[in-house]
Amino acid sequence: MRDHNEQVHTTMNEPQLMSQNRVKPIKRETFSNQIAANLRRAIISGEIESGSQITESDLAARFGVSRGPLREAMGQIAAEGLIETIPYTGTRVLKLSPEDVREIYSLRTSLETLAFREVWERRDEAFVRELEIRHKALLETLALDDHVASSEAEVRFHSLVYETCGHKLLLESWRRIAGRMQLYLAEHQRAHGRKAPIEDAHERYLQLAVGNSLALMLEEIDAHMQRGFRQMEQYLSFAD
Amino acid sequence: MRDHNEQVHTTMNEPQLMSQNRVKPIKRETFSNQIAANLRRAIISGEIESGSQITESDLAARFGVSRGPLREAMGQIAAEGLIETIPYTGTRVLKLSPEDVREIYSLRTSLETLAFREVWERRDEAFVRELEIRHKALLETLALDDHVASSEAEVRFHSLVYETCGHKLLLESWRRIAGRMQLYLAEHQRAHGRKAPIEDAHERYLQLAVGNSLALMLEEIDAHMQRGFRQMEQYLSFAD
DNA sequence: TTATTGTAGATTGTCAACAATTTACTATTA
DNA sequence: TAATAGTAAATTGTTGACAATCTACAATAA
Repeated sequence: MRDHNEQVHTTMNEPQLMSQNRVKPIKRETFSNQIAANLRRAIISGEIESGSQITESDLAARFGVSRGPLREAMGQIAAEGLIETIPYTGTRVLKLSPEDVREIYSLRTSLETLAFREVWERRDEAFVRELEIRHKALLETLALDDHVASSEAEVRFHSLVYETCGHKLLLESWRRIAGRMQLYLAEHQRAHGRKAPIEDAHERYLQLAVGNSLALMLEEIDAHMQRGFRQMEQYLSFAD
Repeated sequence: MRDHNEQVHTTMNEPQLMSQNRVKPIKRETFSNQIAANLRRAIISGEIESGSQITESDLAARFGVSRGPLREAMGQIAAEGLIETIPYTGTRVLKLSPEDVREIYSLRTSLETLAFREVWERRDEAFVRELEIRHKALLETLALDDHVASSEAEVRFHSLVYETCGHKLLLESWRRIAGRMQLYLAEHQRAHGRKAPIEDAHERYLQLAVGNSLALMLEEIDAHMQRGFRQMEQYLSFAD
């Protein structure tokens, strides 16, 4: 848990390396950030169960860290909505209700609509290529049985338009709900042993996203979200 | 700064009071939350200037509190976007660029459109009354010269639809940008000695919000936002 | 037996000290 | 003089202890 920050070594006898790869600034990663990443993963993977009560002391012991940075990490995760903290009382892991899921889909529709409006004229080859890479990655995770990886791949696929559109606030808004969406996707798969998403759904999304008609793409966003939501409804009624 | 929580006293010889007013649960307010509120206000009021570098030790001394809860408060304010923290380096107060303001308006348009779609069939007398109360409060602050109060009143006026629509995630998204919007409004007024908003703009907004045509209201949201943004552009060109 | 009260234990929030890192300033070198 | 190196000071991040608060359990009263 106590990693040492790796320094980037540049050797003087490799001038080609120097000219081809930009030397990126080193960003110091706080310990509490690392704990937050572990905690996020533990929640999404189901290791820490939705709806369960968690305590700082217990988690600090489990992760082998002191309470201070663990508490900061929890603050971050709470800001992302994956846990809910009531002062002086305790903290509970988010348990998504059907209504929560409906909200995720409806808000996503609005945000993704805006994102595509913003990005439409600025799509370029890099965007297309990256979207295809992420789509391929998504399909590949479906061959595995890793709920965390495939839910993450789906979030990454949908994230590209936000990352590309140059609207910081919108990207931030997306990031705020992406964790919840990933939690839902991972849980859904665990609960139903079903591989999500439907494969051809994202194929069509991809084709329209790189296509020539914004209107068609916006219709597809609507349809894509409604399909996602209807699928969830189906599984809920089947589970009951 | 160290307030004591006030207890609600119920006297036994006032049964009428008991039956008419619900005894509300007491919510414990953490110290760090209180600090966050003060810090938020100091930023929005301009007491702590946009773009300025702030340090935990300095603020802790200024507020007369210890660094721990001050640090937590700063974490909260950072999550709201009013300050930006770079690990191990420092924290800067948000300085809104014209592009930031454009983003606020475009995202608000999407969110407020969704909010009115969600709320339209569930508007009732209480909604109408409350919107009128908040509109009136907004007009009253215009008579004063208090940038913080009037910017706050404008945010409150626009908040009602989010609070009413029953979409938690949407309310949360709104709250994430509301602080930035208030900061912009307050700064704008300070910089230009102009009373914002234009008075009849909110009159029209109110009429349509309580009216019968969702389509007209959605057009007004678009128009309202475009007017706001155009006004900002005007002031920017005038200031240069 | 059920309801109420009191208290111990568990947990959360704050505090102050220490560790880690960065920034600013000074001295040295070219 | 400008650039570089070294170091002190300032600041951020973490730690462990203490204070404040809540919850669970035991004892008492009805």
